Amino acid sequence: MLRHALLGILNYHPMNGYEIKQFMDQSTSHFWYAKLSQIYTTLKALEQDGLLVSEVQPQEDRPDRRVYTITAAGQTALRAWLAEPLTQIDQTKEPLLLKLFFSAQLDKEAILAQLHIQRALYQRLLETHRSQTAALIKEAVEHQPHLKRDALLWESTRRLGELSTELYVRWLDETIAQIQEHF
Amino acid sequence: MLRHALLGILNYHPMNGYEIKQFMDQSTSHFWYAKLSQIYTTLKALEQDGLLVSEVQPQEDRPDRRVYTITAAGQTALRAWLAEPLTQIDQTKEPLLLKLFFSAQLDKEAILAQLHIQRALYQRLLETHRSQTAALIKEAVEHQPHLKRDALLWESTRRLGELSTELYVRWLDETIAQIQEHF
DNA sequence: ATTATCATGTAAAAGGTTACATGATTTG
DNA sequence: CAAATCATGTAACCTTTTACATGATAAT
Repeated sequence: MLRHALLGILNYHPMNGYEIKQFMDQSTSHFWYAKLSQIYTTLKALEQDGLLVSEVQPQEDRPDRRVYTITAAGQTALRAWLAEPLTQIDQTKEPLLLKLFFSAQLDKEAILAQLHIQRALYQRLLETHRSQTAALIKEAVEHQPHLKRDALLWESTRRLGELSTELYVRWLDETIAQIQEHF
Repeated sequence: MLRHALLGILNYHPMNGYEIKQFMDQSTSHFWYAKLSQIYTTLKALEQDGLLVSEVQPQEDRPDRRVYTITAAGQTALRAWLAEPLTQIDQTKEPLLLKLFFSAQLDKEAILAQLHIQRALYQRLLETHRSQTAALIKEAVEHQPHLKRDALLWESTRRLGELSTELYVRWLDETIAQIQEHF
């Protein structure tokens, strides 16, 4: 699936691997992230399949940049993937829930400690969604008004991130209270 | 991570691969699922590592069952994993959000069709969480009262499943309305 | 008659992570 | 002076999925 993410990103404009990583960290990371090493190898594979072409831009005093551009075949592949209906629910994997499910083995204090750590992390993430991510979308559309339709969809993904992080914090509070009382 | 899930499950009582699959489908599938083929290969690997032992139970007219039992080393490994603090947020991957993010390429009707399919799927899942999953937990604790502490944690994972599925449906409605008006 | 259930496995491929390797420039 | 940023890549490994292989019994 990273293949499709890369095609989608490069369909905005040509970029190098490092820039793609930054773009993803700032925009898609709460529903799709990737390591640099995977980005580089996947870009290479997409070029071999003819969905991208690359060009090396020499630089002085730093490594040359390899800039990738989407091809016509790449755009066709992107549109085909977008049009494909999703007839199943995403089967997500959540390590915290898996651990909690089996945690009757642990004592009360150990479980509560785990949950408090998570609460702090999610609280911080919530603030990122509300300020940083929201600001980035606003900024993008101000500089590039033709991205208005895109921005509407970006905002809806950001909104789900905010709402579900908020829910997570509430659920953690509820769960902490439950365990404190009844465990 | 499936390794830990298998240790956690077999810590309740010995089972064969097929039963483990059924157990997971009914309980952990909304935060951790696995295919049978992966379950079989992972069980084998855990046995080679000395965390499980297996015994073949011959059956007439159907394939013999290979029943796995957790070892002392397996229980130690399970507890070590449970005690390990989770200092990071789960980086989940959600294909629907990835697709939606890049969907400005599609026309309005195509996007709305995608979202309506998802709404139907999540609505059905919501009912499963509320009736089936809730009933299974109640039943388990009625038959085995010593699982009361476990059941409290199982219920909290079920509850997050219910709450977040509910939220997803609300968000889909909100997003459908937004796109209908402004796209 | 066909589909679902019970039951176990292997092999190949795809997807993703971790570790290694290099090195200049800028910021704190 | 240390850490972050810019910049690209390879190799080994681990995890997961898909496809193949088999076959009886029970339910619709």
